[in-house]
Amino acid sequence: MSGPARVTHASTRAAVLDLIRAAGVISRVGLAGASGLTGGTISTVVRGLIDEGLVAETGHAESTGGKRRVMLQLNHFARYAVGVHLDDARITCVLTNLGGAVVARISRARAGADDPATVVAAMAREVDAVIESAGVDRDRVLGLGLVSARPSAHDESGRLLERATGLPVVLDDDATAAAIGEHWSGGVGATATFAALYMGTGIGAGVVLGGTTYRGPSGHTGEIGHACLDVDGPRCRCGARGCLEVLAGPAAVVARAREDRALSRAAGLAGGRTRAAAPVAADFAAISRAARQGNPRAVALLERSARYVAAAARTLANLLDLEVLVLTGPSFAIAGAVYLPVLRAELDEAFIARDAHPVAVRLSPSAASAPAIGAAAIVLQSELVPRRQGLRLPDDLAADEPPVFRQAVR
Amino acid sequence: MSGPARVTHASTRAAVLDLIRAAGVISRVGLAGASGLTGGTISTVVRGLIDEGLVAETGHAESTGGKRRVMLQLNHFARYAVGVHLDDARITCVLTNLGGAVVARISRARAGADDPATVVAAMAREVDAVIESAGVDRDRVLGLGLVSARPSAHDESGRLLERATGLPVVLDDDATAAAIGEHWSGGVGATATFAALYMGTGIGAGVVLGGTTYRGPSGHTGEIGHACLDVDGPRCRCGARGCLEVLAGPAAVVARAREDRALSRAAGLAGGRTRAAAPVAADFAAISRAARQGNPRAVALLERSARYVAAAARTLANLLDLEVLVLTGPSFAIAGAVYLPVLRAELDEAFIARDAHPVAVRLSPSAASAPAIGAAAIVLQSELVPRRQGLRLPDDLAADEPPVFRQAVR
DNA sequence: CTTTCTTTGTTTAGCAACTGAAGAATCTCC
DNA sequence: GGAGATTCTTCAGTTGCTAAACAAAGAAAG
Repeated sequence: MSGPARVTHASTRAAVLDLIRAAGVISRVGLAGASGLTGGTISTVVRGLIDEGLVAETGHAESTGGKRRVMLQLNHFARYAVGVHLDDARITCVLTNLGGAVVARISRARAGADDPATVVAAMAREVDAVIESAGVDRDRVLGLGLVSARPSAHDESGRLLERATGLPVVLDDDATAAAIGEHWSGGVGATATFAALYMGTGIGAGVVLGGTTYRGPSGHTGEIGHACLDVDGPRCRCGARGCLEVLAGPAAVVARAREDRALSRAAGLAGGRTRAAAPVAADFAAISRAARQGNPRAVALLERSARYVAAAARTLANLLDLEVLVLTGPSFAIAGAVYLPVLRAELDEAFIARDAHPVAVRLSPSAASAPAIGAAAIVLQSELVPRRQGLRLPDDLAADEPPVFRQAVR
Repeated sequence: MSGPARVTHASTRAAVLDLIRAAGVISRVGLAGASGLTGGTISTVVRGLIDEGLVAETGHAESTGGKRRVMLQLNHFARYAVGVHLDDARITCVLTNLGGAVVARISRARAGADDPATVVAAMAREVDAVIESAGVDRDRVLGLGLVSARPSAHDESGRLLERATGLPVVLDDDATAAAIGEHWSGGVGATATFAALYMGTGIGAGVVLGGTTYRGPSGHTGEIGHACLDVDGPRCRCGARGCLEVLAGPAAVVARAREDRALSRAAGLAGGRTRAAAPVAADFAAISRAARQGNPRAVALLERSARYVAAAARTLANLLDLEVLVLTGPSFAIAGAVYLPVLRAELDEAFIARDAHPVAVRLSPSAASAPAIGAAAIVLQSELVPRRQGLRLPDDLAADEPPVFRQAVR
């Protein structure tokens, strides 16, 4: 009945590399068992990886009655990748090694101007600084991942940054990047079905299904910020009513807090006069601080938000049969301690398939820089995992054929 | 920038067959273009399919300046499949040809007893009847798909039915089956990302992402009936509050209608005395009839339900970046006319990625028998599309390896 | 210490599926 | 009735895998 399950993969080399990364340390026999490939194939593939310097042998395991297994692991410092997270308010830049571990990190508030040239110049400076500070040979840097809330809006920045740094640039969504970062750095299993719930100024989710990142036909996946939690709720900028973001996003929490005089004073909020992005983040941090220090109004506000987020998370888990949910992003980095138990309770008690398996809810160990780390991980994936082979779909078919195909993206 | 997108597939033969099915009529050159394979490969694969009798040549296309293309299409009557939908109240059984078109159909109310032996005997009778009534050679029937709301509960029935009919049986979820049915019978594109919203007694969704059915790690995907639409709503049997099913499912609609004396009389409802399943379906039908005849209270009830369903559908579309949403299942077969415009409006006005692409909302042309048709389509897929090749994941790894893998299901 | 058995890892031949290029067949247009 | 265009087939060659034999390294038993 439950024979060996199978998972398609881009290429054997990439699959084996991925297994080694996910396992940390593993033997050839372990790889054969885990991949379903024969020992012979593993032998050849591993030799290639060792020749390329990507993998190294690291001692022996205890004998299980015969010859001892030679253990393998990633040669973590063979290659590097840069990840840049372009937030509303900050530029965060990391350099990671092959294992996705952060080697160097810079985070700086964004200077005033918003035109691509200025932003790109700032980013390029940080990138150079981060590579230099780690003393890494530039030839060993595979590329640069640039992630933001609306990647399509930064197409030009990407091109400019490519020229400015001399590194190949890939663009992606910050929530998706965060999910890939969690996946790559091994917190979740290689074939897990999971989501990274990302809370910055807005709320989004990166989705990985059975080990494969799901981006959707137009790259607009995981818009959990616009999950409906009240059909009669307040109107949202998306046109609908009762969206999670409007009911319980950081901006909503801050707005409510500002209406509360006592809390505003106690937490030292910036008040409603100043501009949008930066103050929201700052005030949300202030509220979280107040909550940590036991201010009951702050706690109540955050717990109210958490209830909504938990309901949306449950909806997501029920729709996708999630195994793992990781909380990440700047806002969870600050207030995760409040949200975590509420989400855990909700999913323990009300996940519909809980008899089949639980949903493990975890706080990302590096929630604040998760998108940047993920951006680097995307580079590692896209450079080390060769293009996914398969069957091409045409952008357009000959006119006499019925138009049955839609364009698949990325 | 946007080069030819690629899609992985189980096997070339299956991929080509799938392309032919999706296209209806297509030439070898068309297949080469659509699949990315070379003409040579297509030539050999097609010859094999023709030899097997699955595909036939059907005349020529107009010349485009050289030799005319020989057009190919499925040999629809080369093979058949049986689909059985085991509902709370009914057994629906269809025989479809290779194209997923219904050749014969029987639907009968379930007799009283619920023990597997009795149910299987009843199903086997219907299966025999449906095959015989169509005068189809039993050797040409590939197998039988048995779908229900909780397939795992019918494991034994499956085995018994296999013995009783002599046909290989596959089990699946009714909502997933409905989605596959829509996909196979060509209503949506071959690589579409879409969901089939299934409303019977409960509400579920079958999900197809980029042409591939998504079932989730434990087969519990698309539980949209337990999407939260009111964090303070009434308690649901799943343990949570404000689930779509409790707020707006057929049972909820019927319960509200029964509280309304005037409506109960006007629609001739069965009343609250009788048992659960059958009366709910009957009363929901009665309410829908009343609505069609202009009863304002009935209309209001259904429109209220539709608002909730629409909000859940929007949530689903926003999470998965859906391109198409198909309404299907017995309840939409009856009341789809009320729900359709409400869902259309919601997704036209509030789908977050509507600037990138719309979400097409459609009513299934065969909503009542969609699960049964889908059940047959699953057989067609699983028999014609050989086992998906790839890398095996172990059920268990050696004890000394870190437990990074989870079992992938189906 | 020697023998036997187990387990790990490598090598080899062979198979299946695909590509690329050459060529045959069929049609249009001049 | 060529010349060129297009479709389809054929075939040699490449790739990536498996199966099976083999070599190497250790454990267990005498």
